[in-house]
Amino acid sequence: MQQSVSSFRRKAACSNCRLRELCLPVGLSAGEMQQVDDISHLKRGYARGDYLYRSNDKFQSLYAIRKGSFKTQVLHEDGREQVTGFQMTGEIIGLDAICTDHHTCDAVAMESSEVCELPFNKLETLSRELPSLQRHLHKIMSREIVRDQGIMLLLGSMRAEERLAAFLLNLSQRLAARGLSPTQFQLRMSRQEIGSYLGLKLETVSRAFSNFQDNGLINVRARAVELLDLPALHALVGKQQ
Amino acid sequence: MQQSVSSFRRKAACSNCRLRELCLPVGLSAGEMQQVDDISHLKRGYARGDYLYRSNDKFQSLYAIRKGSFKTQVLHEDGREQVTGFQMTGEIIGLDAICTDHHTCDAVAMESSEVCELPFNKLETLSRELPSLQRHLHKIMSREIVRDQGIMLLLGSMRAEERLAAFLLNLSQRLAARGLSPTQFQLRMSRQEIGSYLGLKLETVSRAFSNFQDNGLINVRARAVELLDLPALHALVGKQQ
DNA sequence: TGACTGGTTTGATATATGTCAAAATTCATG
DNA sequence: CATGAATTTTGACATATATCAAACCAGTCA
Repeated sequence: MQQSVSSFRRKAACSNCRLRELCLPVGLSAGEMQQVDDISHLKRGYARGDYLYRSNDKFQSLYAIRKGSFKTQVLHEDGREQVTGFQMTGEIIGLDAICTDHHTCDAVAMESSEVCELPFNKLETLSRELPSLQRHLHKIMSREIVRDQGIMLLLGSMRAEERLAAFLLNLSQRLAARGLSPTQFQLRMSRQEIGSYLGLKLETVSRAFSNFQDNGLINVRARAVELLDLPALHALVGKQQ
Repeated sequence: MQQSVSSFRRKAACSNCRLRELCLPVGLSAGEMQQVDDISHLKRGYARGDYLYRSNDKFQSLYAIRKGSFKTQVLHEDGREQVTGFQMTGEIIGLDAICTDHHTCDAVAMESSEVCELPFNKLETLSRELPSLQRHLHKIMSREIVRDQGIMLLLGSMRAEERLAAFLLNLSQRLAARGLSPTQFQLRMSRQEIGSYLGLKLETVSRAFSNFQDNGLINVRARAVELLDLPALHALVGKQQ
């Protein structure tokens, strides 16, 4: 019952997607915020394994994640596939597709999720009238670029344990930003998915977890993680091998 | 005479940066194009090794490369450093900085170069009036995101020779787009810089070059490269190891 | 021209991570 | 609670790439 059963989906004109609390907390007045809400649609009922969009789908909208989390993955012709990101509540997904009008990756729900659909044409029109919205949109795109470059650094010059430490700290930070515990959480993704994201094999990820555990940096049992020694993890990431 | 001598720089109000031929060939009327030209400034006299901007510099502008080429590199606190991209004539540089108002990487000239400076505030203002400019700006940013994700795939799941093949084919393609020979060119970067970009050591890059040469895929002598067997190079990139 | 300098190539060896396989654990289901 | 499937952990071994070191080469400057 991964994704077959609950594939129904409700799409409703939505007078309040509560975007303010989610993704656009920047410099918009209440009235302006309302205008953004007015062009957005709530979409619910995504179950684990459901696709938000697929590679090559026509690009229509960005999505603000209201609940749950997704992964994005690119598939190479030859079957090679790689997770390019994990997106959680409060984050924007779909930016890749603007340049070609078609999506360049799959977005898959990792748990029961809801999104706000933001039709991009309307967003562009609106952002011509609202400079602060325009600016915010630019910042979101730029942030994605910077994020990707951080991952390039990670993939290009860090060793396995440094990568995992960076990954865990990044998760921790994003949880903290949402007011959740930054040191104790449940992973939504498998070792295989983590490995794909970090450019490692799942066994290597598992070993790195075990090493951290043995050295008292974390507690880990399957997908339950507790970060015990944040300074040590930070040191790992910042340290030349 | 790497970068000490010719550090003077001329900055002129520029009535025709010829952006049309370079970076903005999309859907703008002559009059609209003129408006973009009016806000841009030509900056010349960058010699090999000169910085266009440095990490943490205040963000002011994007730059359209009119002549020459640059590399961008991020520096980790600990001295670890990685090349995140090579930009050539006709490409836009500086997108990383929008989200924080400060640059997140260094941009260094790889040869004698000129750029058009595009003050970002003015670009934003203008793009509120010109929908096709707005759209184009969005596409440029999105393209950068897609490009980065391609590199993530490369770094995360390709072997050394596949990476180098992908790199050479990418160069080839970009040269072709400018009407230059896609099979015979002069590299502007060292083995070390290529390695940094591809997540490899310079010796590994050198060996991969030699292997390609031995197998008749390319001719290479120092920085002069000739691609002999494009199909074989493509097959390398698309093939599962 | 010759000698310097930095970049490149090549070789020998070390090591981190991948691969393959089996055991252990967790999770879902009846 | 018991069963089975999927995931995770652990082990032994293989391999691609890194590391260290030396020779080679190309471009620059006297």
